[in-house]
Amino acid sequence: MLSKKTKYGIKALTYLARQENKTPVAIATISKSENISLKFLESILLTLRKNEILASKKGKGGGYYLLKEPSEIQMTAVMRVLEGPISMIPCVSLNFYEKCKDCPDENACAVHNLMEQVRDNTLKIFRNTTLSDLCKC
Amino acid sequence: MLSKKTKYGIKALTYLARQENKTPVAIATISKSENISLKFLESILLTLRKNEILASKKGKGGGYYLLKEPSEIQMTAVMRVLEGPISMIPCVSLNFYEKCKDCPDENACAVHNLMEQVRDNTLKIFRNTTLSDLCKC
DNA sequence: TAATACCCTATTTACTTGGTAGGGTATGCA
DNA sequence: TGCATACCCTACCAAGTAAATAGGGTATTA
Repeated sequence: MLSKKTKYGIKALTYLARQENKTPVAIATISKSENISLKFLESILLTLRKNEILASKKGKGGGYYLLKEPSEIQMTAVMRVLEGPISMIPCVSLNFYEKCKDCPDENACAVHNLMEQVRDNTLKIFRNTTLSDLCKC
Repeated sequence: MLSKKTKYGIKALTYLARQENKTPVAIATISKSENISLKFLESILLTLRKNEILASKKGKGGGYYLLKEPSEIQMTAVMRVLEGPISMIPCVSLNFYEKCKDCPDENACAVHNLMEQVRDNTLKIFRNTTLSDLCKC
């Protein structure tokens, strides 16, 4: 299940991507427009900044803005920063791999092979979708 | 993230599907073979029985067995019974739909449209995969 | 210098997961 | 009939996570 954190994060990113100019937008502005708890959104944007998807400007007239062009921000990056693994199970994860304790042979595991298929397909979608695609809705 | 419940359930189902004849298999047998906590597995198999994927026989020589042919058991059914929604977000779920509180217009929501794509692809995989496919690993 | 707005840590509440415990009940076989 | 087997059912618990809240600190700019 997608966390609210990721959901709010994506919404905030599309909000920023839709801005004409690249002047910073205050957290409170996004919070009101997208119906997101101010403090919760604050921590999400902070995470995105630490992971170099967003940048910020302090003080009066400050706020957050995109570090790259919307067309250069892939959903794989956003998902991994906010949600963590894209795979449904750690034993098929590319970036968050972990071996199953109960499973002696991954290649003989039905769950492993099924979830590998799901991962491949989901990955393909996230790779082929950028922030600019999401703004077209 | 896939729950252990679903993972164990699929493993148990493939174990049953691999049986030559359709004689009942005791929970303890599957538990040992697949390294699954006995009592936890018991509750999982019970769920599968209540949802008419498995049937059981009580008493000596009893156990669980498949109600249908492996090739007739789609992964969509298994996933919905054990994991719940296949979608990553309730607002795109076919069987567990729920409206987002913060979202005034679903069709204008970037998250909604992205997750709809993911759902379609995952659904396609689960629909085209039966228990007999999983046994081929 | 004062207002703005980001920055950071800590805490709370509610919920879910995974597992445990213990006994009840139906079945088959000697 | 009686006993062992093995499913059936309810309740409980520890640990972790999600989502939100609180409160203050710091940099910037007008």
